[in-house]
Amino acid sequence: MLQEKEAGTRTRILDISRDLFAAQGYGSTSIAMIAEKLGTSKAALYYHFKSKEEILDALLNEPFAAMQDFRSECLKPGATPEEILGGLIDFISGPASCLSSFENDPSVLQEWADRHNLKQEWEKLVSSLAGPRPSTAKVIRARAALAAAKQGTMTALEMNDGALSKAARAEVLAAALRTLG
Amino acid sequence: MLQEKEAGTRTRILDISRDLFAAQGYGSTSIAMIAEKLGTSKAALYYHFKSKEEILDALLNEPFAAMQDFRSECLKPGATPEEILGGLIDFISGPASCLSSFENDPSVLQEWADRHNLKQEWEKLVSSLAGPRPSTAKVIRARAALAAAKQGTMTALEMNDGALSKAARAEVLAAALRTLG
DNA sequence: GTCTATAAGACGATAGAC
DNA sequence: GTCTATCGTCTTATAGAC
Repeated sequence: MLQEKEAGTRTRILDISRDLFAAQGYGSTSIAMIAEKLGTSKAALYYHFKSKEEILDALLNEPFAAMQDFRSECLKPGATPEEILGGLIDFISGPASCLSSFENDPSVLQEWADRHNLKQEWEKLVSSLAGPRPSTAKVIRARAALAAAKQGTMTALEMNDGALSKAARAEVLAAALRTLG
Repeated sequence: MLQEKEAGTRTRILDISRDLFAAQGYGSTSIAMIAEKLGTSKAALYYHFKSKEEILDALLNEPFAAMQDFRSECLKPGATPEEILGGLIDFISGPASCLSSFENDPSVLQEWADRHNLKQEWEKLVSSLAGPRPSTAKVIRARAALAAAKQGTMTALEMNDGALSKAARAEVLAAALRTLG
């Protein structure tokens, strides 16, 4: 019973933090703001998380692990562009929506992404799309296709209350494949 | 003579700030860091700019004005996707490279972009690409094409020491046009 | 688990001497 | 134009009562 309530509070803190971090950025969101939305004091928050950074870790560790799994799939020999770009679309619309919105935040990059080589993981996707010893043109196409898939997916999610319809998924995938050429 | 030196110092502050803001974000860059790279005290910096925000303004006002001009061109009736996407590529590789790297920084969005309706300016580009009363699919394609053009341009710039070759420009434009369908 | 109170330090910005 | 010294505020985080 106590454990359940503890888990509930912890989850609420994570939900509130995810929203605030996404809206104003990690660095610009203070513990005081989170505590206020939570309806408690700052000290109460520190009972559940021992630092602000630990909240960020809890928010990003799971999506990041999912990204590593997904990336492993992409590196399998014989993976097609359809599989890679389609996998990315499902990944962004699924476990990693918050990772996508955080990875451009410089304060997150500084405190978290550098430690976890997020940029490097992303580069592996580029390589698997551009092929071995890629020309400049191929790298441009690969990066543009990944950006199209990501932005297309986020647009589709926004326009449909956070859900990705089958038709929208097909539309995004087709657009990204055209980008790749 | 004094004016020249003043202008030189001012320009140096802007150059240093642009680099630091791009590397670590606006909110995570302190006046102390800028002053250290400048080789002077914080107080000396405040002789040239009366606030940290004024530095950001000086950095972004010119690119932002260029964006408004560019957007006006796009809204001319009869503007083709080639013109719009090609214009965006030239805009990003030209006056607005730092605007592109700043516009995802939440601390910049909070202190600057909201005041200047940066998101709204961007939306106008989406509209001019997606056409009047656009379907969901058209909006997805338009946003994906803009993202492809932007990411493709930044990739091309990175791979060529900040310059955009004619071949790379053509490659990016062709990719973005394919995205649009 | 939650509270009040506070430590300890970074930050933006200013005062006043030179 | 640049300096040292400092102000006031905000921040993360902790101590100790309940």
